[in-house]
Amino acid sequence: MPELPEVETIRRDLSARILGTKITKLELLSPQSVLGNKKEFSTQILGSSFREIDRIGKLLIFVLQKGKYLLIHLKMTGQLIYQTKQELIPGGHEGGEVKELPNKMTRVVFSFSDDGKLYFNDQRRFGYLKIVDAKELAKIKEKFGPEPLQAEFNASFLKKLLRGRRGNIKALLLNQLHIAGLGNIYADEALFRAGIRPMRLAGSLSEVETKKLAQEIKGVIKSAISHRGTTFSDYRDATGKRGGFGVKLQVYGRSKEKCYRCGRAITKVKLAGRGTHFCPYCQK
DNA sequence: CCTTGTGTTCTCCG
DNA sequence: CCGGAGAACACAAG
Repeated sequence: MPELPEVETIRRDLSARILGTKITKLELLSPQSVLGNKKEFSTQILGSSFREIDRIGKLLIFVLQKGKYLLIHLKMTGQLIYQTKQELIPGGHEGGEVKELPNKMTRVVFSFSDDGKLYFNDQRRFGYLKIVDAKELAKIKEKFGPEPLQAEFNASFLKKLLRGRRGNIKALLLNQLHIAGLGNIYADEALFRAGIRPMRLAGSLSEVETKKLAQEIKGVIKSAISHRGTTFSDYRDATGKRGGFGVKLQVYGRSKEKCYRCGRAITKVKLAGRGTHFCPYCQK
């Protein structure tokens, strides 16, 4: 599940590799992964290059020429893997962790003028690629709240956000309108770190809890980025490697296992329609 | 049936 | 009865 740290890792990896390099070939192996007119999509991409790669929440924004933007959302199983000309040679990469591409999950392939290739893989085809203009992009950006690592995301912002809310805190943390980039893994991890049960009503958090939660959201996201994200199942970085934050997870995916803090069993329930993990002893 | 991210729709409440 | 909030549902595919 690529959330903010995973998408940011890919953004940084790709930014160091493909900016300014001409796209010479585009293969739509699964046309349904491209939203809108496929022919127009190809026309906009071919012969162009990416000037910059931005991100808002979990959405990647590749800046093309002429006020056009390529949006890529990985949803649950999407991957963006780049291979240089050298790595494309069978056996030409060291370590062996880079798999042979394309594979049966490959939906779109970008070829560059330096013979590098970018593969969009997506087992479940929930992810998408879409070209928008500046106006459409501005409208999309309106649908995102501040990101955890932006300065405006602090205790006083969270306090205002939680005031008077009757819904549970977990659902609020997942709502991209309010906070951009948190998904199921980091919402559960941040709540564990803050010692707050996911089903607590958002408006019931004390000032101290709110401050702690704001800090822990920032902390877990920052740490996850520094470990290049979490690979729970499908996530890979732009070089095909797994993220290193999995070993740091305290509750996500640890149902019935012992809490590292108190030794009691981690509980899993369904909340806000999502699998939700917490320690009934450490989280109040 | 499950998994999650997101967009839409429905209902509730003040 | 309006509007916002929040819950519920739909959908993607294996």
